[in-house]
Amino acid sequence: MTRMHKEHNLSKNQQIIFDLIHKSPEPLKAYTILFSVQKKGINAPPQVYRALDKLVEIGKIHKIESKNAFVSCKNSDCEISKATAFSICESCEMVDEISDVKLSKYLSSFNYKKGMKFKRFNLELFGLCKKCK
Amino acid sequence: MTRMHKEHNLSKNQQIIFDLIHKSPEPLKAYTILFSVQKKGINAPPQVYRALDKLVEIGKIHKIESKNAFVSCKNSDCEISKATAFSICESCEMVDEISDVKLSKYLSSFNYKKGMKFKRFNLELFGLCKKCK
DNA sequence: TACATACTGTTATATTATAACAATTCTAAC
DNA sequence: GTTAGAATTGTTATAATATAACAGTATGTA
Ligand SMILES: [Zn+2]
Ligand SMILES: [Zn+2]
Ligand SMILES: [Zn+2]
Ligand SMILES: [Zn+2]
Repeated sequence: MTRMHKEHNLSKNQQIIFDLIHKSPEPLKAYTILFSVQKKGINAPPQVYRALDKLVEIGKIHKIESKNAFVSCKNSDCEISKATAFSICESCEMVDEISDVKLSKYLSSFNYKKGMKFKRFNLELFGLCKKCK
Repeated sequence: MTRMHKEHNLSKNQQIIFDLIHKSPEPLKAYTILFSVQKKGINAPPQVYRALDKLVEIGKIHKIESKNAFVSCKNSDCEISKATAFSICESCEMVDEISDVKLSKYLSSFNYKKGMKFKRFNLELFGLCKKCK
């Protein structure tokens, strides 16, 4: 039987770091994570970065490129990790993952003239949130 | 002694660094720039980063966030870089600024439900270019 | 068992970016 | 032309972000 999706069982370090990111109300930076998990035996940057790389790869988290910070995926894990969009408040730094099917479809089907075939995109929208307006 | 270059109202360091980026076929990283301009008397990172910050601010260059690299603006009307989109080849690293009015209008008018009012966006589309396909 | 793959722990280093402060140059108002 | 504020420059030091390299350990599968 072929399974549609492999269920990713997270390793110990991956689970520790995912849990931390998942319960954080704001994007977390790698070294903030490192300092937070030292009590759990994760002592060095490579341990954090390896877990982060893997979690990004399987779509459990996303990297906010403009902030070098990580958020957990708020959509149905991993499937749309190749099509990410975020709203970012320039005042309070709040980040929210946008799940807008029309937007996602529009960008996924975007065809660029010069022969590019797109496999993935990342969109970051900046402005002021409700509170900060 | 040192006079402002009239052409774009850029200062000496800004002009040197803009020229370098502008004639580069590929995005340039800050320290690549630093090494390239040392013969012109720019010796330290802050000199490079200050020029880069200013050039980004006035829209002469853009930062490719996923690469920590800089390209010159290819849109003549991008005076304030509030709406940027790039196609990026995952194989050869080629980066191309997309100027698609429909896309730009679509994203600029994108209204997110949760009360965000967007002032600016950055879109990075990844795939394989014509050569690399 | 034996082998492959993924994950871990560790030290060191590379890369990217900013803080802080003094000096100079540009601009515009007087 | 003098003057004062803003912008730019030069400089040293350091902070923040990320990876290389290598050795060891678990885990799944044949
Ligand atoms: Zn997601
Ligand atoms: Zn806000
Ligand atoms: Zn542009
Ligand atoms: Zn290519």
